[in-house]
Amino acid sequence: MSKGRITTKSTSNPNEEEGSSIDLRRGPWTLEEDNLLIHYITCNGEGRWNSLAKCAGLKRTGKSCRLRWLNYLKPDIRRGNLTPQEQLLILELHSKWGNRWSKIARHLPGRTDNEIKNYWRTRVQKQARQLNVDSNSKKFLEAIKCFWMPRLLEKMEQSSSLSSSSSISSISTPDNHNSASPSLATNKTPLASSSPLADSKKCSSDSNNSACNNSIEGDSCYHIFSHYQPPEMSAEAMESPDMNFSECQISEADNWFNDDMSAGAFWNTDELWHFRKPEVGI
DNA sequence: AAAAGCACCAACCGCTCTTTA
DNA sequence: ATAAAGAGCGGTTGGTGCTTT
Repeated sequence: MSKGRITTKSTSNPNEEEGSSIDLRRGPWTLEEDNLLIHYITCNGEGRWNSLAKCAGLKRTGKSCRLRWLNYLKPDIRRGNLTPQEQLLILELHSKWGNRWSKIARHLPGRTDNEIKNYWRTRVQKQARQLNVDSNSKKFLEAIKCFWMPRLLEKMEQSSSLSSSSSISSISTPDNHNSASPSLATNKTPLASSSPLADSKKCSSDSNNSACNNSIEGDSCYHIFSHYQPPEMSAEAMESPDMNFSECQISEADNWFNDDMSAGAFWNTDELWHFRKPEVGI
């Protein structure tokens, strides 16, 4: 997505990483900058972001380079809608760990903390708002467990039985629940294989290794749901005066879920890497 | 057809923790 | 032991494009 926030920043604050008075670029990255970064990391590896930025000839902070690499350019990044498995996992892990996005992201190979955070804020919190409950409340947690998780599982089962004839098989079917698992994250998906770095990633062994490491963890994580039982409303929940959902809320939750599902917004994966439109560079 | 509103998500910020010299 | 630099994290912002009015 092309953004318009293109500015330069003159850093004189000693706390700024660069600490120099050179003009630093901010805002959306240009194709040229991406290529510079990719090329540099491909040849020299990642790390030492501040000096990397300088050596690569980028007028960016090290932080900005790191973020761009980790959230967008890294070869094993997966893009597109989250699969039901991934959504389920996010809901589950968030209920365990709260807003520990990077921790959660480690269990979703190819997904970034930023992406998960955005998902939570735009999709999940929105639904909490619509239900008029706090997204961190027990009540909302119950809603997730009692309504949405079972439906996600249902959806997973459905697509599993359809997977043989499904055209979205490679990414989003549970059968292929490697979709979120790492075997997938190794650049074999259409998504990744057409990522900007796909062709030049060969010598980026570090990131590949990390993908492999993730995969083990990720895979095991997916097994969490193989024995998942939709929970009954807990006794505590039933007793709590503000824990019971009104029929209206329940039907709203249902409608929301069904709408989103039918619209495909919730789990269809657009398999095509949408290449960035040409950026307006400086 | 135009304006307003909304959703999405890339990128930034400030802070903390870890590593290095 | 300590200060500085590097790395990572979570929260927030704001531009773009789509949808609704």
